[in-house]
Amino acid sequence: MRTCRSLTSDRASGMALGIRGCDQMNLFADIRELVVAELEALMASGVLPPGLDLAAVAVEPPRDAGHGEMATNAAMVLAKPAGMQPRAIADALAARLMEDPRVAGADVAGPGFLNLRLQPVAWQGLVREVLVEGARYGRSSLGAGRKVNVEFVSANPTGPMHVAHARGAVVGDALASLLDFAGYAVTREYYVNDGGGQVDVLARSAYERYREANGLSPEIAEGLYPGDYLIPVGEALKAMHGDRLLDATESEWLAEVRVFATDMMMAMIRHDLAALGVEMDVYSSEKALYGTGQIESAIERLKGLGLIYQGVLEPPKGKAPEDWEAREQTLFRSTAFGDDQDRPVQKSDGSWTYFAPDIAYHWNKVTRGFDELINIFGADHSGYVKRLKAVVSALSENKVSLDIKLIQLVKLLKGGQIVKMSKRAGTFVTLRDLIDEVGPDVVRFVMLTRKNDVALDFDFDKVTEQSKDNPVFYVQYANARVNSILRKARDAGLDVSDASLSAAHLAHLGHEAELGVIRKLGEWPRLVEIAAKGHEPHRVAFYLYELASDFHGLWNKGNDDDSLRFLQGDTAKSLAKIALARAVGVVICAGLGILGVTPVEEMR
RNA sequence: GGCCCCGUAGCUCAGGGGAUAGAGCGGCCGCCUCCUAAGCGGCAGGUCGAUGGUUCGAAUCCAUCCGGGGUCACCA
Repeated sequence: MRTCRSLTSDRASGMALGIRGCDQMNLFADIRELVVAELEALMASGVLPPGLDLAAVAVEPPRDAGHGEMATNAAMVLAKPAGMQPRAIADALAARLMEDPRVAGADVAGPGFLNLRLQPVAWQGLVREVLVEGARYGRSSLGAGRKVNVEFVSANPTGPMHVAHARGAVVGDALASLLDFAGYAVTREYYVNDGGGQVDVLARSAYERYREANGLSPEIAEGLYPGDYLIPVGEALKAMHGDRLLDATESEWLAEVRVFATDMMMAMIRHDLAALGVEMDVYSSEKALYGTGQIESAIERLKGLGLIYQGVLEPPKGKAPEDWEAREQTLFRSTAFGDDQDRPVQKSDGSWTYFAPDIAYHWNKVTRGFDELINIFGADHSGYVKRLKAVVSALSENKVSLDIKLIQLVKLLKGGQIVKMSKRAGTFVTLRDLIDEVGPDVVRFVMLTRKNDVALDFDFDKVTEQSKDNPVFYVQYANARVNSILRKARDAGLDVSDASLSAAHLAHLGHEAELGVIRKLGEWPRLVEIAAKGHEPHRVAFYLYELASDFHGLWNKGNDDDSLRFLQGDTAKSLAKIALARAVGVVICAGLGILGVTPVEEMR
């Protein structure tokens, strides 16, 4: 535990770093700056025409390692605006880049790529940088302290969370951590839908369990929640009220039972989230918006923008419901934002639809000063996306962006069979079941091995398997090997503290296989920024798998070539190689930290 | 019918303007007197759903179509 725990940082530190905007080590960014500087010099000296836009110039790892260590597209991007041959630009740029002490080679290739090789010392220095920076290596000031609100889970407080919620919870939490790492000030938020008719259903269901606790037989009518999880609620109600509520009319007990039951459901949900390692910063209540004027004022504001009107909706196209009837309602003009229909904010009896408090809620988020909003929704909410984006866009006058990530279904497999779920029959797999069976780390990692908009197969047999077929295991194994090296070295009397390792003579890391691993470490800061910009935490999981793969490869090369083993007869060589292993461990720990997965030190 | 997502190797999936499109599984062939072989290396396997378009360049962007999934009035 120790080596990784020392790397764990609290959430606040990321924010501080982001605001300070300190210079993080990012070799790709450094070399891009060099390329841009040289291009500007070429413009100044008249080789290139002045005023070229360099925004599209990129420095990236080439897809094929045979093409060098870094590649820039500068010559191809600038050829047309400069009115020159790509090759001429590339040659001029190459000559200048070769003057930099870090650059060992610059070759023009393909349609005009400039492939760069750096001096080994530049890569070796990166290992030292990782050890010095520790858990901060890869942190970015990309977010510049901008305030981001990530709303996720937001499961109705009417029962336990199930697998679909688990995926949303993991993706939202990892995304929040990723954004924190990238320099944003992040708030994790849960919107509690405690204001609608479903909490009345919950209260009536709980009341039946209360009757049951008092020795009466419950009458769980069609439409009530049959699940066993309400039995303790009934018992708790009895403990509090005895039989006092048995003779009361519904209007007398409903409000009280509703509050009591939703509180208990939320306590259960928080407990389950905690078991998954998710901790929200803010719980916002839908119910609390009623009666405060917030809904009315948000609607007023939209009305002022000409987006609210009284009208009658067209019947739905395709298959019109048989009981369709025209009704005049208060409508939001979401068609002005590309939605295919305007959306009701008030029912025909004048009460609010679900949409109305949600408008107020998003207005509330805007007024709290967030620069960006992110909502994690289940894919069944896809039809809700346009109207909500429309609302945020209108209410914030386009100042605040809203990104909605839709989470696709999770298909559970066990013994090659699909685990059927039915909420009605009460045979759905809860988040709690999942965690009890495979542990939170496996749940989290596996849920992040797919893009959010692709359906995910969760195979109980595979995810508990200890082989490279199981990415969780594979990455953990790499970290365990790193720690195995450190243990052995300590046993041999070496000082393998980060301070000692960062002073190692890293010129011993000259083999192509070693430099390959270092290059992968060099990609980490870049990966973080790409993943953060795209709101794509799954990229971190894939990167860690690749890094682990490179490390396992290097490890095994030691079987054929003694000079590539991490523990050498010579202390100076050992320290250099251990430094590399440790650097790999540092990045794995940082990445797993973002995913919310605990690194293991030893395989058992 | 409208809208959203997906279609890449036998299977599960990455990549989302750039070079000869990648990985794991499955198949075949190799590697432990030596730091964890729970691992590694190699071989075989692809008209990136189709057709047009934009571009110096398209799996990637745009249009249309074909498959698969989701969703669609006073539920939340």
